[in-house]
Amino acid sequence: MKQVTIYDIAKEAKVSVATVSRVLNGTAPVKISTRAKIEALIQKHQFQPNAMARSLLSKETGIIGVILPDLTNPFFPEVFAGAEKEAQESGHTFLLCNTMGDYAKESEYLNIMQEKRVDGILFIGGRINLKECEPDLVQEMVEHAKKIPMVLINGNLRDTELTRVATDEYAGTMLAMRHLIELGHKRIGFIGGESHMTTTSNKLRAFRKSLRDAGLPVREDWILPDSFSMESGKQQMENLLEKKDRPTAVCCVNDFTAIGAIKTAIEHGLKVPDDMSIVGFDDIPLAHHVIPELTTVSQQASELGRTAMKVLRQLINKGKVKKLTSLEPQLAVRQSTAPAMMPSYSESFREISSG
Amino acid sequence: MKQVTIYDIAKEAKVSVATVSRVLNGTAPVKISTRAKIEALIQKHQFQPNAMARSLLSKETGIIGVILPDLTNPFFPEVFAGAEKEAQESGHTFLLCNTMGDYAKESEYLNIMQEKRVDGILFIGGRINLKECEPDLVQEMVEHAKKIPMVLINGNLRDTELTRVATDEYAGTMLAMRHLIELGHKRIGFIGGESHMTTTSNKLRAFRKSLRDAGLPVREDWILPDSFSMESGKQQMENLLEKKDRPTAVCCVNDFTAIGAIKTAIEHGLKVPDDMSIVGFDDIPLAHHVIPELTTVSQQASELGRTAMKVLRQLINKGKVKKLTSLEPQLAVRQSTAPAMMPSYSESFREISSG
DNA sequence: TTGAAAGCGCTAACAG
DNA sequence: CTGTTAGCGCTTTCAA
Repeated sequence: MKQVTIYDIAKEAKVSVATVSRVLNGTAPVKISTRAKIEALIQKHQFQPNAMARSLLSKETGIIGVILPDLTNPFFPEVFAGAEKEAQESGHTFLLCNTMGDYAKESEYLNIMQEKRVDGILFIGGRINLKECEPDLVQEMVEHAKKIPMVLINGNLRDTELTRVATDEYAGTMLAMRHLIELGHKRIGFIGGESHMTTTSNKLRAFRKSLRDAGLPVREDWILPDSFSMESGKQQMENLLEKKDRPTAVCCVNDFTAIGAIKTAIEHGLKVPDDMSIVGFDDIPLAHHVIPELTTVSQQASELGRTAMKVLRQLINKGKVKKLTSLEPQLAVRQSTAPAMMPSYSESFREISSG
Repeated sequence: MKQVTIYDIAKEAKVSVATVSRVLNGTAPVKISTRAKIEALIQKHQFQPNAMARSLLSKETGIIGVILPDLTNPFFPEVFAGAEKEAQESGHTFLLCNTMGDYAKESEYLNIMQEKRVDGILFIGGRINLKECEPDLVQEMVEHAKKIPMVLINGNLRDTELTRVATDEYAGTMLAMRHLIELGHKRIGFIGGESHMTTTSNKLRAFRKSLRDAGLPVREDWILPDSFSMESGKQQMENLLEKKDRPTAVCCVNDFTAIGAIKTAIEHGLKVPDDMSIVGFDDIPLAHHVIPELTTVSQQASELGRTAMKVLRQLINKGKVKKLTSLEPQLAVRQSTAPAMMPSYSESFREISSG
């Protein structure tokens, strides 16, 4: 397993290491015959220059660190793939770290990336989604960002100037709500999302605003935050269905909760979308595969990753970048939403099902 | 962005770099007072030793390279997560490369990993799943494996001694087939999988064998390989349903094709599993979420990744390892399979639906 | 067109 | 307990 070095090549070619280096990098003219000899040797030994040694001089590793919470959540691989596509151009490669939502692990990985001198960091999920993030966790990020270019994806840290790329969740939820309202729904609930996360409050803000704009009442007892899992969507739909008086449509914090909500609604004998319209957020691949297919707000995850990588590269190249690059989400209307039932219908429906 | 070095710390502490190095690594006793002084400085400057420089000496990077075809296929993130969990122990971190099934890109990444001197490589998908792999692609792998410990996951390269960790696909398919046969199915088809890939032929071998073992005929016109996508499952189920004489159950090459097959069967008015039993392979998360939930063979992807990482670590530590570590898959019986209809029933069914 | 030598940041003898 | 020094593999002046 002994690796061959530039010295081995130089010795065998009877030249100095400088000359070998020159043919390796094309950094200065080399006599054609000695070049040939050296290239032959490189080929013969399958010689690959040691990137560590190079980086020690150049101060560049060609590595981008990615910190994300959970690769088995299909949203993240899409973001990652987008970033990777964009990185092809600049020849960057990725050090990928899953934190499983553990802040201590985030810190650990941040340190590792600092030690490995990655060229830049893409940070998504975890602490940057908190409404109130511990001051020392914030401070730590600021310190690292001073040494390594960093961009936050779909998150923020208060009182901080870190560069961000984010989907406009407020606008996205407005899209979803306007769709529901245009379908004639006047009784709309909200399901899922942890209250201490910004994504939840952003979406709830839009939820309330759109209701007010349409002159509809905001029924606080139909707002049921919880978490982001399918289980949570099931549970909260369960709670909603227990109420005598219930909505004809729900807006969910993400696709997982929306799918959970659909399942539970169907189990209780409701027809989706006829008896209950449900809209999600994210547009994960699963949204297409569920029956009925989910109407949802597309984050364009791949585009998000791509843009983040583009911005990070500008940062690395010391170009000037906007503090916030905002991406407009799009509504994908599919099968889980339909016009609200006529009042008389829904009246009799409620009587039957709650009787 | 100027990074501080061990020299900066040493100078400010008025000691030599060796002393700083000692407190960094606890490699020799240091007077308590000078240690304190140095630690304070390290804290103050948020100093992190440069891993490049360290690796240059130690010949270890703490990085494992992972080459896989497509992270947006949910099977791979699970394998990766398993490997990552196992790697926690040894403090390894991952360089992740998506090849999108492009062999040239595989070569490129192999070279990058060689240059970066990763401690080991995990290779999954792509060329190692080919029944006939180009000799130079094989040769290239062998050359790299001579310099860097490498383990192949769920694949193989002919006439090669590379270390492998793999699910026993043959055994898994036997499990699935025995399940169908025990349910009384006598007319069974096979859908999906590219013929030039080993996974397809392994599964087909088991498919044929189990039929012969049970004294059932192998109907070649019900064997419909194609690719691994949901689209492919739809298409081939379509083809199957056009036949006058069709099976009561199908064994699919993977979960995606199985789900596609289910969708098409349902669209054609069949009841799954009553009119048609369908079994998949892999047990991706989606298998739980589809209605009816998919009966499938679980590869235990996470365990696969974990085991591969364990084996790779042994290889790195120059321990002796088995050439092939085989994992036994398990059958997960869910809702997409049911007893075969009684002959009379199925007879009348065929007449009705083909009339 | 080529070689000698300094140095990137760190560790590890080897002397004190 | 601590400092000096020689590399690790490579690039890059500076001379020749």
